Amino acid sequence: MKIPSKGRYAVAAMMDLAINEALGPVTIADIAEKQNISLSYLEQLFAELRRSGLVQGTRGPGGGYRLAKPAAQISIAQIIASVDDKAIDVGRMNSEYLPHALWAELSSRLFGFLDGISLADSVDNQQVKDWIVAQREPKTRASSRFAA
Amino acid sequence: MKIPSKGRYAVAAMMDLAINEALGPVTIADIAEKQNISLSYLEQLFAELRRSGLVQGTRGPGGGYRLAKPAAQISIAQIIASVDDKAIDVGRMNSEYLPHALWAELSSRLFGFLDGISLADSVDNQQVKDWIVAQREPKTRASSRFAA
DNA sequence: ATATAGTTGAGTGTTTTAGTTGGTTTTGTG
DNA sequence: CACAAAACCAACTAAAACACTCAACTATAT
Repeated sequence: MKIPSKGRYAVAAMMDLAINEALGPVTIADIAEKQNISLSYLEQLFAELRRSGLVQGTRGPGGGYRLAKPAAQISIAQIIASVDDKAIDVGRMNSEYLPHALWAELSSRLFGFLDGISLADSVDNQQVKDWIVAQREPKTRASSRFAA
Repeated sequence: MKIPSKGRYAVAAMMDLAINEALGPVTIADIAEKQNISLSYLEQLFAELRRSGLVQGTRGPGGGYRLAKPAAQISIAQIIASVDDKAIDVGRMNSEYLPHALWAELSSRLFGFLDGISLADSVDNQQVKDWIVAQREPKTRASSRFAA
């Protein structure tokens, strides 16, 4: 299902942070390059993630972003809502009109679904484990995160 | 969670048809008024719903739209995809980048969730039953569908 | 000092949304 | 048959949202 790219970028970036949690801060320049989007645009998204208390940035050389709390305590819904404030807003509807009430119910079921998936859940995955194992083998360690 | 209004209008309209299934066709003019949106805009949405084989219109006086198949065989995902073709499109992503692969997985879980909810499910609801019962009581029957 | 990297705000082109206008069929009813 | 109710159809438009860019500033590790 489509969710505006804004949310997609943010979730992917958060996944990146979650995966690299142990390796220290990740720079947005790094993420921007791998996602093929502009640095400045990503910066804006991270500004909102920070205001929402989901990430924490450290400046200067060796700096970057890391999760502000454990990945298990961050839901996908929170991330999307953070960069797209109106994502939650159901819009004022005529409550006299039954389908609108039904929509609101459906909508909250959908929110519950996304809120029930934590960042940890989406990252605790066989694909990730395989990747981590693969990373330990080559002699060229350090500097190279996943993908070129 | 937000889904573009286009999808919201379409789902609400489909719910309307599902609820009034037994009472014969519903006109888009009727729905447009209750949803407070323009007639022509709704027409455009219905044109796509029809092309997708979800509704079937009958012309002339007493005409209107009805569901083209049982409400149990129409999923919310189908309705949204119908009016927003790109809703399914995951967007081309760098598959070398692990978070993108994880996103794709998450995305398909979300689609599965919405595809698992049928129109019948969302309408087979206590609110609807209450309303139907309420409709049978007043002496002013006919002509008045739900809400003013 | 200097380079790194976050932080901020203004600006821009494209796309989508929602609507408008103005028609043409089809069809039931008087 | 005339008429009105409705679906159908096509093109155009204004406004908003989206995705992105540019340019500057601030903090900090070395």
